[in-house]
Amino acid sequence: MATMKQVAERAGVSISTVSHVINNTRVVSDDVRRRVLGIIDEMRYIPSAVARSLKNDKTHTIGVLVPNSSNPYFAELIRWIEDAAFELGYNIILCNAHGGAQKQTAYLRLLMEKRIDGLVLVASGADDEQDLLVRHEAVPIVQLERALPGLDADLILAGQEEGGHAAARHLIELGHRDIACVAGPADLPRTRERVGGFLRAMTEAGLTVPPVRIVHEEFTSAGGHAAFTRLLADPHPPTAVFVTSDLMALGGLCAAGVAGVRVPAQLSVVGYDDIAGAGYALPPLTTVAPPKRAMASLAIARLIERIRSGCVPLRSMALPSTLVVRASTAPLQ
Amino acid sequence: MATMKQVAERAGVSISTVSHVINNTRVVSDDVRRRVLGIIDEMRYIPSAVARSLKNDKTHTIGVLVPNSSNPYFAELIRWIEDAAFELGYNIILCNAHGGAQKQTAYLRLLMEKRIDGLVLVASGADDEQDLLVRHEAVPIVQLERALPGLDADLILAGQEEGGHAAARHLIELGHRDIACVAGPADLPRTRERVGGFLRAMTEAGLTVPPVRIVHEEFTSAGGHAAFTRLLADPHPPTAVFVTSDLMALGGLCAAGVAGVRVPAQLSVVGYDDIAGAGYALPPLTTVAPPKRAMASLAIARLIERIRSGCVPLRSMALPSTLVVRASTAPLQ
DNA sequence: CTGTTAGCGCGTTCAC
DNA sequence: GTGAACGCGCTAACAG
Repeated sequence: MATMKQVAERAGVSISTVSHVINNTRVVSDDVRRRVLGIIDEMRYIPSAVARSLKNDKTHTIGVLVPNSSNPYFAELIRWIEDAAFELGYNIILCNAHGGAQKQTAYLRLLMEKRIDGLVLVASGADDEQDLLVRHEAVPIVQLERALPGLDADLILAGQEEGGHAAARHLIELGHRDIACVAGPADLPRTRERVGGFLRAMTEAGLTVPPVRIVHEEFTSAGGHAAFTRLLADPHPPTAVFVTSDLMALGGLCAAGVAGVRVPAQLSVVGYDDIAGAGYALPPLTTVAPPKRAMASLAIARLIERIRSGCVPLRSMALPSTLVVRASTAPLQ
Repeated sequence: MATMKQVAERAGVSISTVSHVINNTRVVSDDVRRRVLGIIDEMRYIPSAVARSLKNDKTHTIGVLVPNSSNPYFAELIRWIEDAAFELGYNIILCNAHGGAQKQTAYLRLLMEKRIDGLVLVASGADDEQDLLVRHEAVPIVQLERALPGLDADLILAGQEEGGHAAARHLIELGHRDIACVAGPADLPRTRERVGGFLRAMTEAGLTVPPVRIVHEEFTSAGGHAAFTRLLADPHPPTAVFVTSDLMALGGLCAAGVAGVRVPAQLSVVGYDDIAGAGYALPPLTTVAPPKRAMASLAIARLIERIRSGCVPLRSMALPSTLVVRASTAPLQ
C-alpha cells in the first residue's frame, strides 16, 4: 500500500505538502495541488488511520458491548447505534459479552489496547459484571438502560418501571383482574424493574398477585413457551399475562396457540421491547416500546460530546417508553 | 495513559526490556521481569495496539459489511462471525451497507484507512454494488452467499438453488400441486436462485407455475403480509406457498391468520433462513436452514488463513442447507 | 541477559 | 508557497 512518502517523491514535493493538500490545512498552489491529487489517485494512495491515530491519540472508533447481538432487541439497538456513529464519522467495534465474565474481561482489555475513543455499554446487569468495570480505565462510557454500580458513566434510561406499570394499567383498564406475569431471570435488573412497575400498578388497583402467578424463566422464546405452558395448565388460568420481553411473549403466543387458547379472546398478552417480529405475531402483539432509535442516537451524541470536550459533568437521562396497542389484548369477556 | 517508555524509566530498565517481558520474546531475568510486571500493574499500563499496528502492519481487525444488521438472519450470522473472530483474536467492525451505494463507498474507504486485515462481505447483490468493489484494494475478502462479478475473493455459498428445490420437493411430496411462491425483489440474486430451485422442482414434477402464482414483494414481514393478502384474495387460492425468506413468511402467516385461513390445514407454508423466530411462529414454521454458524466460522477461518499466508489460490465452497420440518406444512387434504 | 537505535506513516512546528 | 525534522508508542535488528 502506497505511503505518503512515495506520493511525495513521485510528485516531486515534500511529505508535508502532501499532508497539507490532503487535509486542507494550509494554502497550496493550485498547480502543486492538482499534481499531488493526480498522483494520489494514480497510486491509489489511502491515508493510514493507524498512523494518524498514533499521532492524534484518537481512533474514531467506539466499542459497543452488548449481552447478545443476535437478540432482536439488541440487534435493532445496534443498528441505530451504528447509524448514528457513522453519521458522526465513527466506526463500531461489536462485542458480545454473552459467554461470561471471562470473555467480557478479555474484550474490555482488547478495546483498551485498541484505544477506542469511547464505549457504549448495554449491561445485562447480571452479577458477574459487577466487579469488572469498577476499575475501568479513563475512557468515556455511556450506559444504556442499566447503571452498573460504581461506574463513572453517562446513563440513558428507558423507564422500565413505568413501562411495566403502563402494561399492567392497560390490562386492568380492559377489565382484567387475574393477571399473571411471565418474567426473565430474577437476577436481571431489567426484569426486576419491569416486574416492579407491574406490581405497583396491581397494588394501586387493589389487586393482589399470588406468587404462583409470577413465573420466571429463561430470557428466550423457549423460556416464554415453557412459562405459558405451565401457566395454562392451571385449572383456573389467568385471563391476561404481562410478559417482560417480546421474545418470551412470542414463545408464549406459540404455546397458547398449540394449547388451543385463543388470544385475545380467552387470554390477553402484552409484551415488552417492540421488536420487529412483534407486529407480525399471531395476533400482532401489544407491547411496550422503548425508544430504541432515540436512545441510540442520544447515546452516541452524548458519548462523542464527552469524547470531544472532556470533563463535562456526568449526566443521566430517562426517555419515555410508549405502549403500542395491537391485537393481543382485549376487554375481559 | 501510561506508555512503555514511562514504565521503563520507572523500572530502571530499557524500553526494549519492557517490550520483551510483555511479549515473552526473549529471556529476561526473573528479577527484572517481576519488577517490570509490578510497575505495569501499578501504572495501569496497557500496550497500544495502535502503535503495534503501525509497526507490524496488522490491525487484527476485520470489517463485516452486511446489507442490514438488524435483519434477524444477518444478526445471527454476525453473532457467529463475531464469535469465531474473537476466538482467533480478531475484532469486528460492523458496517451496514443499507443506505445506498454512497454509504457503502464511504464505508469501504474508511475500512481501508483503518487498515482492516480482511473483509467479510455479505452482499445483497443489488445492482448498486456491482461497480464498487471491482477496483478494490489489496485486502483479503471473503464473500458470503453471493459472488460479486469481477471481485477476487474467497466465496462461501449456501446452496440457495438446492434450498428452493428442497422446499418445493417437500411440498410436492405432501401432495400439493397448486403451489405459489412469494419472493423478495426480483433483482436480488438470492431471490432469483431460490425461486430458480423452486421452479426446477416444479418442472421436474411436471407441474406448471402460472405467473400469477409468483409474487414479488419487499424483503420484509410487511412485504410477506401484503403478498399473502393478495394471494389469498384469489377465489381459488393455492394450497401451499414457498416463501423465500422467513421474515416474509412470518408476515404471511400473520396475514393468513387474520384472513381466517388455517395453516397448515388449508395452506402449507415453507420459509427460508431458519431465523430464531421461525421456531415459535404460529404454527412453527417449516423452513430451509442455511448452516449459519458453519458458514460464519468457515468464513473467518478462510479469511484469517489468507491474511496469514498471503496468496493461496482463491477458493469457493458450498455448504448444504437443510430442510427443517415443523408444523406449517401438512399433506394436502 | 540487557541496552541502543532505526524506522512504521503521519501531523506539525519551525525555518526558508 | 514550500521543505526539513521531530515525535506519537512500539518492535526488531544489532551491539555489548
